[in-house]
This record gives sequence, C-alpha cells and structure tokens, in this order.
Amino acid sequence: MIQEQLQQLITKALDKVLPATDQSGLTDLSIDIETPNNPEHGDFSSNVALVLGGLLDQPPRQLAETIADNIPDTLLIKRVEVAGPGFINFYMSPIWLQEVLEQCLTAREQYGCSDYGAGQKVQVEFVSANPVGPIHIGNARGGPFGDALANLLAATGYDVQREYYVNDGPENTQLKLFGASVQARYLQELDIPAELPEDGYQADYVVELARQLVQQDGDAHTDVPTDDSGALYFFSLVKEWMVQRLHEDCAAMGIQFDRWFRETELYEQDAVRQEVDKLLQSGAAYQKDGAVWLGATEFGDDEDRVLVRRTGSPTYIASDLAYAVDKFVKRGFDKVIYVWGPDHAGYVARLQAALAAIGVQPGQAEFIIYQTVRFLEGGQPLALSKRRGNIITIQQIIDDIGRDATRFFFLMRSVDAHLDFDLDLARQHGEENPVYYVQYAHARICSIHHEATQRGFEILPLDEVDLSLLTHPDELTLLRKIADYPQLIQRAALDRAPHRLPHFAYELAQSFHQFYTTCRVLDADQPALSQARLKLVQGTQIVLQNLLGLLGLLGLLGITAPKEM
RNA sequence: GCGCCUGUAGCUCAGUGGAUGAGAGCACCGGACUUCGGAUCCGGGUGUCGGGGGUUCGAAUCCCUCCAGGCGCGCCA
Repeated sequence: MIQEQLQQLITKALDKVLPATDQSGLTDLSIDIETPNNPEHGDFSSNVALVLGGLLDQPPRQLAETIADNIPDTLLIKRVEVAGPGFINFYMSPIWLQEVLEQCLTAREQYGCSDYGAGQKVQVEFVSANPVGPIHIGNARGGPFGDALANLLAATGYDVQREYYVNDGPENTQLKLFGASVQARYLQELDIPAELPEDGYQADYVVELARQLVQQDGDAHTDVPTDDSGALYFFSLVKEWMVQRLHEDCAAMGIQFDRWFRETELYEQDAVRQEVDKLLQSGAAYQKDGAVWLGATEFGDDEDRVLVRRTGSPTYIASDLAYAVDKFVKRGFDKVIYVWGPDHAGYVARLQAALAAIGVQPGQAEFIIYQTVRFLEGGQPLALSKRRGNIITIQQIIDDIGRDATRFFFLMRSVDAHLDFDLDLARQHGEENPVYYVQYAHARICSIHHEATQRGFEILPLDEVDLSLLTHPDELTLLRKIADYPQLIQRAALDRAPHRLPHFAYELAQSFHQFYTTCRVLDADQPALSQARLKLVQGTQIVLQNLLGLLGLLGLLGITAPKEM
C-alpha cells in the first residue's frame, strides 16, 4: 500500500542522514504516515521528525528539513514540504491514484489483503452460549462481531479458526437447572404435579421441548428421580435438540464455525482431572477446606479460586483450563481471542491468572468484552429476561428485518460501546437506513454495467485505458477512498475494530453517489473518458464487494433493490 | 465498596498523540431531474469533546481525581 512505500522512502532518507545508532529507538510505528485533516497540508504527512527530534534532543523542524531533502525522487511525489512544528508533508503527483486503481483492478478480491499475520495460527472463540436456549438479543452481538473479526484476520494473513465452545459438561450447574426445568414441564405436560425449580427457566421454549419429549417418548421418563442425576438425564434427552438449534441460529446469522468443541470431550479424556493434578504437583494449586484452590493471587488475580469443590466436582475454571491447554498446547494456536458478553467481564482477570499458571504468555490470549445491546421500538427499549421467559430470539429479529440488516446494525458500533439497535430504523428501506444507502450504490454500479452492455460499449483492457483523464474532484475523491481501503483493513484488524468497515462502506457509497451525480459514466461523445470512468466504477465495485464480504453482507449485493420508487 | 465499559451537536454515534478545521448520519429548512436506478445529489448550524488537575512541542485521545450512566463481582457459567 502507498503508506508503506512512503515509509520506505523515509527510511532511505534516514539511512543517509543519521548513523544507525541514532535510529535505534525507531520503530515502524514511529514513522507514522497519516492523512492530514487539512488538505492544504498535503496528501500524506509524517511526524517522524517530531518523534525523532524528541528522541535525539534535536530541533524537529531542522531534522525534518534534512530528512525531506534526502527523500529520493519518485514519480509518485510531486513535492515534499516541511510545515508546522516539523511535519513532513507529501504532495502526491496525480499518477499515484491511477496506480492505486490499477492495483485494485489487478488484485480484485485480493485488494486490501496483506500477509501481515504471516500465517500465525489464531483462534477466535465466540458466541459459545450455553445449550439451554436459542440465541437471543442478549447474547447475539458476539456472533457477527467474532465472524467479521475472523474475516479481517484472515484477510491480513492469519490462519484463522472459528470455534464455538459448547458448555455441556456434566458439572455445569446451569445445565442441571435447565434439565430440572425441562423435567418439571414434562411432568406437567403429563398432568403430573411438578414445580418449576426456583430460578428455573420459565420461557415458552422449555414447554415446547417438554411437549416434543412427550410426543416422542410418551410417559417413558416419569420415574426419573427429581434430583441432580434426573436433571442431567433430562438435559441429555434434549441436548442434541438444543445444539441443533444453536447451529441453526448461527447459520441464520450467516456464521459457519470451523469447530463446535464440546466440554464433554474434556471430561471423556479425563483432561480436567489431569490438569488439576498437574497444578497441584507444580504448586500452583493447593488443598484447603476440602477443596482444591488455584493460587491465582500469585498470577495477578484478586483472590485464589476454587478449582474442585468440596463435593469433588470441578468448577468451570478447571474445565476452562483444560480447554485452554487443548487450544494452546494440543492444537498449537499462537493466539486465542475470546469474545465474551458483558456478564463475563469479571471473569477475564480470573482466566488470565489461570492461563498464566499453565504458562500461557501474556498476549497469547486476548479478551474482547462486548457491551450490552438495547433494542428500541417506538423509542422504547424492549425488556428481556431469560429467566422470566420473555426472551426475543435472534431468529425473530432476522425474520423481521433480514439477516444483512441485522448484521450491519450489530457491526456498526464499536463493541466497547453500548449499542442502541433501532428496530424501526432497521425496518425502513428508505434513505434513513444506511444499509440500503450502501446497497443502492452497488445497484447503481450494476446498472451502469448493464447499460454499458446494452448500448454495446466495448470494455477495453486496462492497458488501453487512459486513467489520467480522471481529474474531476469527485473522481479524485472516489479514487482516494479506494486508495485508503488497504490501510483501513490493516488497522481495523490490528485494532480488532470491525465497526470501522460499515462506516467506510457508507463513506465509499457517499463518494460514489456524488461521483454518479456529477460525472456521467457512459457518454458516447467522450469514449476515452467513459472507458476511464468504467474502470473507476469497477474499482469501486471491487472495494465495496471486498468490504461487504468481510462483513458477511454479500447478500446485500445479490438482492436487487426495487425498481419502483 | 471493588472491577470492566461508556460520557463528543437536539438524537444515535465516528474520531489513528498532531497542525489556524473535532466530523458523519438522523431530525429541521430550502434547492436540483429531456440522458447510466431521485432509495440520489447540493446548500443552510449547531459543540464548556462530563468537571478539574497533570504529562507533552502538541490531548477528545495518555495519567490522576471527581461526577453521571450501563454491566459485573458465587465452591453459578
């Protein structure tokens, strides 16, 4: 990308000006190439002299002059200026944008991709909702986010795997509660008196599960004891239905996991017990009050944590540790990104400490906590409570406003921010809805191509088209947008910030609409210009498609917007 | 009480330690179609970047503190 080329030019200049020792504190990051807010300050700008001046205790302005004077001549750059406290500003010659367009048209679906990750094995684990109910609006946000993040990492050269962790372990108390709820509903369905446990699952789908069970097995399970073993038994009866439902919900969101990892696998291999034993041997864990404790404070946690209860059954930390060993040691991931809901925020420090205890290096495990989503309808937030039973499933939302609009709205905001999901806005197919604004730009692009074919415009190969004819301000703005795309991908991946993509898609659509209004593409009187503009349109389409591909929104491009206004 | 996240225009939000310019969308008002899709475009104005202090040549951005909101803090997951 162009920023890298400029960085290399600066590096060359530095090599001529400064002894290598003076460059020791310099990293790629300190040679920052950015786009100035004020266009008068050039097309690109570098703060290298300001950073280096501070490091070497030299006047930045003077240093900047020296560096600027030694930047090798190239056709891409018209002139270099030093400004302000010591910025080096680059004024590009017009051909740089033509080169970018050529790169884009040549690379096509690879445009914007890089090998930055150098094939490192990264796992993104996300959603991982317990198999006790469908995906609902409280836990769905991690889905589109994790999926888009995985796409971004793959596009920047990482070897990415998507994983869903199914918490179906035999020691999971949530499952017992859920199983007991199913059991109670099952008995009620057969007119046998039974009470839903306190804090049990009240939602309607539990009643439906019970009904399904009666339909399948009749009264075959009435003699099952109403204790933990009975609860687990009932869970086992409905488990595959639940997992199947989770599969369907994720598929509905457009997510394909590479692996559904089941917690039971860890117990079948006796991995949980083995890990606890290892920790006891290494001294990282100890016995107290009949329980086994992890000495988590040694590894930065606030307090030590129980690994094995007094009853002898392991806690979730124990199985999460065994799971981590499976990820890092057995399967050899260089990095694992855990995407969790806000209710898990307090668990980060705990697992981090536990990971340190098994020798996972800091930075190998990343934790991304997404914030809550409020769904608004008529300006009022929808209330949801899993326990009280008035849950709203992600399937309902998708049925309502469509998969792509759902994903777009989820992805629009930073995961750090609380998200207001405006259902009324998402339902609209009008100008207020950013989804259709972007979609409309693509529809227009397709229409131009269609029209070109209809009118018999011959599409010339790239080397026969004079791109230097693209000089209109709106053409240049659009070209600049195409040029900015690779760095956007790079930074969004690095910052784990997929939300920048919908914003960029909107801006790209905006630049295109503006171009479309002022610059007629197909003009029989100006065939050479038409050819150049067709290339620009094609470049826009490539970027738009790549962008929406990363967001998992290619469906938007397949749907043709209505012809009626 | 402790921890995490947030606080930017009337509303919803972008914003990468940079420049005499802190930006979008929505909403509101006014304009633009004989020709590629008007679900479009153009113009119009709004800010103690929650308050205070600090670091820096330079802070919405980093640090401290206070205020406000959301979420979490179990031998539940």
